[in-house]
Amino acid sequence: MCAQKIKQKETNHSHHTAHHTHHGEEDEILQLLREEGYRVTAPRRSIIEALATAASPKTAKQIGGRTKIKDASTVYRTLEELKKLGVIEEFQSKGVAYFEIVHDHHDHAICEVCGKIEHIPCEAMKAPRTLTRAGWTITSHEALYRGVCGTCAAK
Amino acid sequence: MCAQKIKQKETNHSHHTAHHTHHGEEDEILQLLREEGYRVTAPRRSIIEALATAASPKTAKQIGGRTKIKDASTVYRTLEELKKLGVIEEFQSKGVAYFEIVHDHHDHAICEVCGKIEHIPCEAMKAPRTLTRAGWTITSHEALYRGVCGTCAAK
DNA sequence: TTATTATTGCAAATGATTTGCGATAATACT
DNA sequence: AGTATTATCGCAAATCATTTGCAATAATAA
Repeated sequence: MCAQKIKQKETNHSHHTAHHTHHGEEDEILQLLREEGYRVTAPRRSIIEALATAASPKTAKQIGGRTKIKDASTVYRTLEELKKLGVIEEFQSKGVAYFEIVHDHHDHAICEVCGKIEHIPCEAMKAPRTLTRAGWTITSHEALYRGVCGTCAAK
Repeated sequence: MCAQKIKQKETNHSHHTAHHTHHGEEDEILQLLREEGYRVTAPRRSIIEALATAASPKTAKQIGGRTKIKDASTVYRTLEELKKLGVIEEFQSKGVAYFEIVHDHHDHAICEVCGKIEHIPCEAMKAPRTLTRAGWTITSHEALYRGVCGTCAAK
Protein backbone atom coordinates (compact mmCIF):
# COMPACT_ATOMS: atom_id res chain seq x y z
CA MET A 1 0.00 0.00 0.00
CA CYS A 2 1.46 3.30 -0.96
CA ALA A 3 -0.60 5.12 1.64
CA GLN A 4 1.60 4.99 4.69
CA LYS A 5 -0.34 2.98 7.20
CA ILE A 6 2.08 2.71 10.05
CA LYS A 7 1.25 5.09 12.83
CA GLN A 8 4.38 7.06 13.54
CA LYS A 9 4.85 6.81 17.28
CA GLU A 10 7.04 9.31 19.08
CA THR A 11 8.65 7.09 21.66
CA ASN A 12 9.89 9.54 24.28
CA HIS A 13 12.49 7.13 25.55
CA SER A 14 14.90 7.43 22.70
CA HIS A 15 17.99 7.04 24.84
CA HIS A 16 20.62 4.40 24.09
CA THR A 17 21.54 4.05 20.46
CA ALA A 18 19.93 0.92 19.07
CA HIS A 19 22.52 -1.83 18.79
CA HIS A 20 20.66 -3.64 16.07
CA THR A 21 18.41 -1.69 13.79
CA HIS A 22 15.70 -4.22 14.47
CA HIS A 23 15.39 -3.81 18.19
CA GLY A 24 14.14 -0.26 17.94
CA GLU A 25 11.63 -1.39 15.39
CA GLU A 26 10.45 -4.26 17.50
CA ASP A 27 10.06 -2.09 20.56
CA GLU A 28 8.06 0.41 18.58
CA ILE A 29 5.66 -2.28 17.52
CA LEU A 30 5.33 -3.70 21.03
CA GLN A 31 4.64 -0.20 22.26
CA LEU A 32 1.93 0.19 19.67
CA LEU A 33 0.37 -3.06 20.80
CA ARG A 34 0.21 -1.80 24.38
CA GLU A 35 -1.25 1.50 23.34
CA GLU A 36 -3.91 -0.25 21.37
CA GLY A 37 -4.83 -2.41 24.32
CA TYR A 38 -3.24 -5.63 23.15
CA ARG A 39 -1.31 -7.71 25.63
CA VAL A 40 2.37 -8.21 25.05
CA THR A 41 2.89 -11.94 25.09
CA ALA A 42 5.72 -14.30 24.27
CA PRO A 43 4.23 -15.49 20.97
CA ARG A 44 3.66 -11.92 19.84
CA ARG A 45 7.17 -10.94 20.76
CA SER A 46 8.65 -13.84 18.85
CA ILE A 47 6.53 -13.30 15.77
CA ILE A 48 7.40 -9.63 15.70
CA GLU A 49 11.04 -10.49 16.12
CA ALA A 50 10.83 -13.03 13.32
CA LEU A 51 9.33 -10.39 11.07
CA ALA A 52 11.76 -7.68 12.11
CA THR A 53 14.80 -9.81 11.48
CA ALA A 54 13.58 -11.30 8.21
CA ALA A 55 15.42 -10.08 5.14
CA SER A 56 12.46 -10.68 2.86
CA PRO A 57 8.74 -11.43 3.06
CA LYS A 58 7.91 -14.70 4.78
CA THR A 59 4.96 -17.08 4.76
CA ALA A 60 3.03 -17.91 7.90
CA LYS A 61 4.75 -21.26 7.97
CA GLN A 62 8.19 -19.72 7.66
CA ILE A 63 7.40 -17.28 10.41
CA GLY A 64 6.23 -20.12 12.61
CA GLY A 65 9.45 -21.92 11.85
CA ARG A 66 11.50 -18.93 12.92
CA THR A 67 9.85 -18.99 16.34
CA LYS A 68 9.28 -21.72 18.89
CA ILE A 69 5.56 -21.55 18.17
CA LYS A 70 4.24 -24.84 16.86
CA ASP A 71 0.66 -23.70 16.51
CA ALA A 72 -0.31 -22.25 13.15
CA SER A 73 -3.50 -20.56 14.29
CA THR A 74 -1.56 -18.40 16.70
CA VAL A 75 0.70 -17.28 13.91
CA TYR A 76 -2.18 -16.48 11.60
CA ARG A 77 -4.13 -14.67 14.30
CA THR A 78 -1.15 -12.58 15.25
CA LEU A 79 -0.37 -11.71 11.66
CA GLU A 80 -3.97 -10.67 11.21
CA GLU A 81 -3.73 -8.35 14.19
CA LEU A 82 -0.50 -6.82 13.00
CA LYS A 83 -2.06 -6.24 9.64
CA LYS A 84 -5.01 -4.46 11.20
CA LEU A 85 -2.56 -2.29 13.10
CA GLY A 86 -0.89 -1.41 9.83
CA VAL A 87 2.37 -2.85 11.06
CA ILE A 88 2.75 -5.45 8.37
CA GLU A 89 1.49 -5.96 4.87
CA GLU A 90 0.65 -9.04 2.88
CA PHE A 91 0.73 -10.18 -0.73
CA GLN A 92 -0.02 -13.46 -2.38
CA SER A 93 1.93 -15.64 -4.73
CA LYS A 94 0.82 -19.04 -5.94
CA GLY A 95 -1.88 -19.30 -3.35
CA VAL A 96 0.21 -18.55 -0.30
CA ALA A 97 0.43 -15.33 1.65
CA TYR A 98 3.69 -13.55 2.38
CA PHE A 99 4.07 -11.05 5.21
CA GLU A 100 6.58 -8.34 6.00
CA ILE A 101 6.87 -5.26 8.12
CA VAL A 102 5.73 -2.06 6.44
CA HIS A 103 8.62 0.34 6.10
CA ASP A 104 7.79 2.33 3.07
CA HIS A 105 5.73 0.72 0.43
CA HIS A 106 7.37 -1.22 -2.31
CA ASP A 107 6.39 -3.94 -4.73
CA HIS A 108 7.99 -7.34 -5.22
CA ALA A 109 9.83 -9.37 -7.78
CA ILE A 110 10.13 -13.10 -7.34
CA CYS A 111 12.74 -15.19 -9.10
CA GLU A 112 11.09 -18.21 -10.66
CA VAL A 113 14.35 -20.14 -10.39
CA CYS A 114 15.61 -19.63 -6.85
CA GLY A 115 12.50 -18.15 -5.27
CA LYS A 116 14.33 -15.06 -4.04
CA ILE A 117 12.09 -12.08 -3.40
CA GLU A 118 13.39 -8.63 -4.21
CA HIS A 119 11.91 -5.30 -3.21
CA ILE A 120 11.31 -2.54 -5.69
CA PRO A 121 10.27 1.04 -5.06
CA CYS A 122 6.90 2.12 -6.36
CA GLU A 123 6.89 5.92 -6.26
CA ALA A 124 5.99 6.06 -9.89
CA MET A 125 3.05 3.82 -9.39
CA LYS A 126 0.17 5.96 -8.21
CA ALA A 127 -3.35 5.02 -9.10
CA PRO A 128 -3.64 4.94 -12.90
CA ARG A 129 -5.52 7.90 -14.32
CA THR A 130 -7.82 5.38 -15.95
CA LEU A 131 -9.16 4.59 -12.52
CA THR A 132 -9.24 8.01 -10.94
CA ARG A 133 -10.98 9.31 -14.03
CA ALA A 134 -13.64 6.64 -13.53
CA GLY A 135 -14.25 7.80 -9.98
CA TRP A 136 -12.23 5.21 -8.14
CA THR A 137 -10.53 5.86 -4.85
CA ILE A 138 -7.51 3.60 -4.58
CA THR A 139 -6.50 2.73 -1.07
CA SER A 140 -3.71 0.31 -1.84
CA HIS A 141 -2.08 -1.68 -4.54
CA GLU A 142 0.33 -4.53 -4.89
CA ALA A 143 2.40 -5.54 -7.84
CA LEU A 144 4.35 -8.72 -8.35
CA TYR A 145 6.95 -9.20 -11.04
CA ARG A 146 8.01 -12.69 -12.04
CA GLY A 147 11.22 -13.48 -13.79
CA VAL A 148 14.79 -14.60 -13.33
CA CYS A 149 17.17 -12.75 -11.08
CA GLY A 150 20.65 -11.74 -12.16
CA THR A 151 22.33 -14.43 -10.13
CA CYS A 152 20.29 -17.25 -11.59
CA ALA A 153 20.57 -15.77 -15.08
CA ALA A 154 24.37 -15.90 -14.72
CA LYS A 155 23.88 -19.65 -14.31
CA MET B 1 1.84 -10.68 -18.38
CA CYS B 2 2.81 -7.92 -20.72
CA ALA B 3 4.61 -10.36 -22.99
CA GLN B 4 1.91 -11.43 -25.37
CA LYS B 5 1.52 -15.12 -24.74
CA ILE B 6 -1.39 -15.98 -26.98
CA LYS B 7 -0.28 -17.63 -30.15
CA GLN B 8 -1.86 -15.67 -32.93
CA LYS B 9 -3.52 -18.26 -35.08
CA GLU B 10 -4.38 -17.37 -38.65
CA THR B 11 -7.69 -19.11 -38.96
CA ASN B 12 -8.14 -19.48 -42.71
CA HIS B 13 -11.89 -19.90 -42.39
CA SER B 14 -12.72 -16.31 -41.63
CA HIS B 15 -15.99 -16.35 -43.52
CA HIS B 16 -19.29 -15.34 -41.90
CA THR B 17 -19.10 -12.23 -39.73
CA ALA B 18 -19.15 -13.29 -36.10
CA HIS B 19 -22.56 -12.61 -34.64
CA HIS B 20 -21.27 -12.35 -31.15
CA THR B 21 -17.71 -11.24 -30.60
CA HIS B 22 -17.26 -14.24 -28.37
CA HIS B 23 -17.98 -17.00 -30.83
CA GLY B 24 -15.01 -16.19 -33.00
CA GLU B 25 -12.85 -16.12 -29.95
CA GLU B 26 -14.15 -19.43 -28.71
CA ASP B 27 -13.63 -21.07 -32.07
CA GLU B 28 -10.10 -19.79 -32.20
CA ILE B 29 -9.34 -21.36 -28.87
CA LEU B 30 -10.96 -24.67 -29.81
CA GLN B 31 -8.92 -24.64 -33.00
CA LEU B 32 -5.77 -24.10 -30.99
CA LEU B 33 -6.67 -27.05 -28.78
CA ARG B 34 -7.00 -29.30 -31.82
CA GLU B 35 -3.74 -28.08 -33.28
CA GLU B 36 -1.98 -28.77 -30.05
CA GLY B 37 -3.34 -32.27 -29.93
CA TYR B 38 -5.95 -31.75 -27.25
CA ARG B 39 -9.37 -33.29 -27.70
CA VAL B 40 -12.33 -31.02 -27.99
CA THR B 41 -14.74 -32.17 -25.33
CA ALA B 42 -17.96 -30.88 -23.84
CA PRO B 43 -16.40 -29.74 -20.56
CA ARG B 44 -13.68 -27.86 -22.43
CA ARG B 45 -16.21 -26.21 -24.68
CA SER B 46 -18.32 -25.08 -21.80
CA ILE B 47 -15.41 -23.76 -19.79
CA ILE B 48 -14.09 -21.85 -22.74
CA GLU B 49 -17.54 -20.46 -23.37
CA ALA B 50 -17.85 -19.48 -19.73
CA LEU B 51 -14.56 -17.64 -19.96
CA ALA B 52 -15.32 -16.03 -23.30
CA THR B 53 -18.67 -14.68 -22.18
CA ALA B 54 -17.49 -13.51 -18.78
CA ALA B 55 -17.34 -9.76 -18.39
CA SER B 56 -14.63 -9.93 -15.77
CA PRO B 57 -12.16 -12.42 -14.27
CA LYS B 58 -13.80 -15.39 -12.59
CA THR B 59 -12.77 -17.91 -9.96
CA ALA B 60 -12.70 -21.64 -10.66
CA LYS B 61 -15.85 -21.99 -8.64
CA GLN B 62 -17.61 -19.26 -10.59
CA ILE B 63 -16.55 -20.83 -13.84
CA GLY B 64 -17.85 -24.18 -12.68
CA GLY B 65 -21.11 -22.50 -11.77
CA ARG B 66 -21.44 -21.03 -15.23
CA THR B 67 -21.23 -24.50 -16.75
CA LYS B 68 -23.06 -27.73 -16.06
CA ILE B 69 -19.83 -29.21 -14.71
CA LYS B 70 -20.13 -30.16 -11.08
CA ASP B 71 -16.62 -31.50 -10.73
CA ALA B 72 -14.04 -29.01 -9.55
CA SER B 73 -11.00 -30.99 -10.63
CA THR B 74 -12.12 -30.87 -14.24
CA VAL B 75 -12.39 -27.13 -14.05
CA TYR B 76 -8.98 -26.73 -12.47
CA ARG B 77 -7.35 -29.11 -14.89
CA THR B 78 -8.84 -27.38 -17.88
CA LEU B 79 -7.87 -23.96 -16.61
CA GLU B 80 -4.34 -25.23 -16.12
CA GLU B 81 -4.21 -26.43 -19.71
CA LEU B 82 -5.54 -23.18 -21.05
CA LYS B 83 -2.96 -21.34 -19.05
CA LYS B 84 -0.18 -23.45 -20.50
CA LEU B 85 -1.53 -22.68 -23.95
CA GLY B 86 -1.34 -19.00 -23.14
CA VAL B 87 -5.05 -18.64 -23.69
CA ILE B 88 -5.89 -17.43 -20.23
CA GLU B 89 -4.09 -15.73 -17.42
CA GLU B 90 -4.49 -15.87 -13.69
CA PHE B 91 -4.06 -13.58 -10.72
CA GLN B 92 -4.73 -13.99 -7.04
CA SER B 93 -6.74 -12.02 -4.57
CA LYS B 94 -7.36 -13.00 -0.98
CA GLY B 95 -6.14 -16.51 -1.52
CA VAL B 96 -8.28 -17.35 -4.52
CA ALA B 97 -7.31 -17.47 -8.16
CA TYR B 98 -9.14 -15.53 -10.85
CA PHE B 99 -8.96 -16.47 -14.52
CA GLU B 100 -9.71 -14.63 -17.73
CA ILE B 101 -8.94 -14.87 -21.39
CA VAL B 102 -5.79 -13.06 -22.46
CA HIS B 103 -6.63 -10.28 -24.88
CA ASP B 104 -3.94 -7.78 -24.32
CA HIS B 105 -2.41 -7.57 -20.94
CA HIS B 106 -3.93 -5.34 -18.32
CA ASP B 107 -3.92 -5.13 -14.56
CA HIS B 108 -6.89 -5.13 -12.22
CA ALA B 109 -8.66 -2.98 -9.72
CA ILE B 110 -11.07 -4.55 -7.27
CA CYS B 111 -13.73 -2.59 -5.43
CA GLU B 112 -13.64 -3.48 -1.77
CA VAL B 113 -17.32 -2.58 -1.46
CA CYS B 114 -19.09 -4.33 -4.33
CA GLY B 115 -16.33 -6.67 -5.44
CA LYS B 116 -16.42 -5.43 -9.00
CA ILE B 117 -13.23 -6.03 -10.95
CA GLU B 118 -12.11 -3.40 -13.45
CA HIS B 119 -9.42 -3.71 -16.08
CA ILE B 120 -6.69 -1.17 -16.49
CA PRO B 121 -4.09 -0.88 -19.22
CA CYS B 122 -0.48 -1.38 -18.26
CA GLU B 123 1.58 -0.08 -21.17
CA ALA B 124 3.43 2.23 -18.84
CA MET B 125 4.35 -0.62 -16.59
CA LYS B 126 7.43 -2.25 -17.98
CA ALA B 127 9.92 -3.89 -15.68
CA PRO B 128 11.23 -1.22 -13.30
CA ARG B 129 14.76 -0.13 -14.10
CA THR B 130 15.66 -1.09 -10.55
CA LEU B 131 15.25 -4.69 -11.60
CA THR B 132 16.72 -4.63 -15.06
CA ARG B 133 19.72 -2.81 -13.68
CA ALA B 134 20.17 -5.64 -11.20
CA GLY B 135 20.22 -8.15 -13.99
CA TRP B 136 16.68 -9.39 -13.74
CA THR B 137 14.73 -10.68 -16.70
CA ILE B 138 11.06 -10.08 -16.08
CA THR B 139 8.74 -12.48 -17.84
CA SER B 140 5.45 -11.26 -16.43
CA HIS B 141 3.88 -9.11 -13.83
CA GLU B 142 0.54 -8.59 -12.22
CA ALA B 143 -0.74 -5.61 -10.33
CA LEU B 144 -3.86 -5.36 -8.23
CA TYR B 145 -5.34 -2.09 -7.04
CA ARG B 146 -7.79 -2.06 -4.16
CA GLY B 147 -10.20 0.71 -3.49
CA VAL B 148 -13.74 1.92 -3.96
CA CYS B 149 -15.27 2.25 -7.39
CA GLY B 150 -17.09 5.35 -8.53
CA THR B 151 -20.51 3.76 -8.23
CA CYS B 152 -20.01 2.66 -4.67
CA ALA B 153 -18.38 5.97 -3.77
CA ALA B 154 -21.50 7.76 -5.00
CA LYS B 155 -23.34 5.78 -2.28
C1' DT C 1 -16.56 -49.98 -36.25
C1' DT C 2 -13.06 -50.86 -33.39
C1' DA C 3 -8.84 -49.86 -31.05
C1' DT C 4 -6.23 -46.47 -28.65
C1' DT C 5 -5.66 -43.40 -25.14
C1' DA C 6 -6.77 -38.57 -23.62
C1' DT C 7 -10.20 -36.93 -20.43
C1' DT C 8 -13.64 -37.10 -17.19
C1' DG C 9 -15.81 -37.73 -12.68
C1' DC C 10 -15.42 -39.20 -8.18
C1' DA C 11 -13.25 -39.93 -3.95
C1' DA C 12 -9.80 -38.95 -1.22
C1' DA C 13 -5.46 -36.31 -0.20
C1' DT C 14 -3.19 -31.83 0.40
C1' DG C 15 -2.12 -27.44 2.08
C1' DA C 16 -3.31 -23.10 3.68
C1' DT C 17 -6.05 -20.65 6.72
C1' DT C 18 -9.95 -20.33 10.08
C1' DT C 19 -12.82 -21.30 14.14
C1' DG C 20 -14.62 -23.10 18.72
C1' DC C 21 -13.35 -23.75 23.20
C1' DG C 22 -11.28 -24.83 27.52
C1' DA C 23 -6.75 -23.88 29.71
C1' DT C 24 -3.34 -20.28 30.64
C1' DA C 25 -1.28 -16.16 31.58
C1' DA C 26 -1.14 -10.74 31.10
C1' DT C 27 -2.93 -6.74 33.01
C1' DA C 28 -5.96 -4.30 36.34
C1' DC C 29 -7.33 -3.75 40.93
C1' DT C 30 -7.03 -4.18 45.93
C1' DA D 1 2.05 -9.31 46.46
C1' DG D 2 -2.62 -11.60 45.68
C1' DT D 3 -6.59 -12.09 43.19
C1' DA D 4 -10.07 -11.17 39.72
C1' DT D 5 -10.86 -10.30 34.94
C1' DT D 6 -10.50 -11.48 30.45
C1' DA D 7 -7.35 -11.41 26.36
C1' DT D 8 -4.67 -14.85 24.27
C1' DC D 9 -2.92 -19.36 23.48
C1' DG D 10 -2.84 -24.11 22.04
C1' DC D 11 -5.13 -27.86 20.33
C1' DA D 12 -8.53 -30.19 17.72
C1' DA D 13 -11.56 -30.00 14.25
C1' DA D 14 -13.67 -27.41 10.42
C1' DT D 15 -13.25 -24.85 5.98
C1' DC D 16 -11.67 -23.75 1.48
C1' DA D 17 -9.15 -23.86 -2.51
C1' DT D 18 -6.65 -26.84 -5.23
C1' DT D 19 -4.44 -31.36 -6.46
C1' DT D 20 -4.00 -36.30 -7.39
C1' DG D 21 -5.01 -41.42 -8.19
C1' DC D 22 -7.72 -44.29 -10.67
C1' DA D 23 -11.26 -46.69 -13.03
C1' DA D 24 -15.06 -45.55 -16.31
C1' DT D 25 -16.01 -42.92 -20.54
C1' DA D 26 -15.74 -40.84 -24.82
C1' DA D 27 -12.78 -38.43 -28.78
C1' DT D 28 -10.01 -39.37 -32.41
C1' DA D 29 -7.27 -42.44 -35.48
C1' DA D 30 -7.17 -46.50 -38.19
